Amino acid sequence: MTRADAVRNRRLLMDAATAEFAENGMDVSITRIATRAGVGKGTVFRHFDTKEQLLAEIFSDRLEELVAAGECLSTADDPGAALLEFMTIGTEIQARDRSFCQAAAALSRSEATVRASRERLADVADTLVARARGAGAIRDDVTGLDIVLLLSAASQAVLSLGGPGGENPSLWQRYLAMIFDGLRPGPTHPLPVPAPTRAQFTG
Amino acid sequence: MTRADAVRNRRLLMDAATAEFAENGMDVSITRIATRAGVGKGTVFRHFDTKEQLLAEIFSDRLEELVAAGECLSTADDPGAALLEFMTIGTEIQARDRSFCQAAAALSRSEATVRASRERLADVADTLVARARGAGAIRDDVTGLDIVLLLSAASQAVLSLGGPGGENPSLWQRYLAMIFDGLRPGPTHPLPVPAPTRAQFTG
DNA sequence: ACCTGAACACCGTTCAAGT
DNA sequence: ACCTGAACACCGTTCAAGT
Repeated sequence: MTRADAVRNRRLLMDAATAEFAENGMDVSITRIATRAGVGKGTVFRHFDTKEQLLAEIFSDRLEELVAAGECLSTADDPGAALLEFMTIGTEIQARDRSFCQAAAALSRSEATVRASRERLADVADTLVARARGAGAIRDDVTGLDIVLLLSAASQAVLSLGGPGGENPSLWQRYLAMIFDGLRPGPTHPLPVPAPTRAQFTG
Repeated sequence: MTRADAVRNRRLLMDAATAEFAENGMDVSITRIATRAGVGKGTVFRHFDTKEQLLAEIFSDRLEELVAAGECLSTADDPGAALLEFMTIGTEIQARDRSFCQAAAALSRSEATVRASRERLADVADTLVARARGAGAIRDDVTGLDIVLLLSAASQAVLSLGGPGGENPSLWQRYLAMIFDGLRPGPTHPLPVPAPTRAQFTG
């Protein structure tokens, strides 16, 4: 049987790692995480095969947060506003978490739990896009996967300023607004390259 | 006097580091770079105070590439097309270089040489934006700094797919096109947050 | 069953010894 | 004046020894 202190330590480690990764990015040391959790650093590797897997677990949690929000928005009154809200939540999560973008680029296909969350994220994005398109709120050459990939864009733009968005923590809203204006219907230019396929995304 | 082998080694190191950073990101080991250059790893630290400074030197070179391209485009016939071309070149540089985005986020203010290049980049972006606005090619609430920050956006979107854009190496063009459509004049929404100041960018 | 810290192979960086 | 590799303090990861 799994012991009581084991489940407690696992939770302490998840909490400590979540906070440290968010504050300092994915390069924080395991020792630092273990110390913050109040356990020996050997304990980290009893609960997680590798540092990458620990990061994946947390990254997956964040993705599920976004999936849950997206599912709520799937039945909202205004499909266009719902899609914007979905992108807002997704971008805000990244703006608050230094490790999110790094994890998105570094983990991509590796861990199974991440793959599953990404699949669900793509599903809910497809739903939101379909509804928004039906309402005429967005151009019709944009796909759900496009939306998922664009989630990183606005928060990344801000990183060039320095820190975790140290000063100007809400600047991402400006670039999200610009990007969303590019998704609107109207006199758009044809896109030069076809949308990525689901297979490319899932890996 | 600086010896002949010293200037030769410095060039070999810059070339090796440029290639390795582009291919494998900024986490490649100094040993690997030194080996590729054909020198002992102690030599790296004779030419560059730190790994970060070596990265900064290369990053700065890339920025100057873009500045030079921007200066050419400052006198182009079609100011709107010139701005798009500037963003295309900037995004392509990043799509080809795994370390560029990482360096942009990690170095930001630290190194003096980077600061100078960023300043010149902001200058040329201001010029291009002013001309494009004069020609009515873009909305009038977009600044030169906005353009600089948005350069990272399109290439970052693609990173969620995995690798250095392993498969689908031209997908960034799709997202750059969308983003550029968001910069066009017309029925845009007001931006929720003011543009960043030059001081914030320069650090 | 689980925790722990010493031990290992790496990393970036320093520096005494060479030419 | 510069090059070099051994030496140092770290890192992620493993594992024998404890409870």
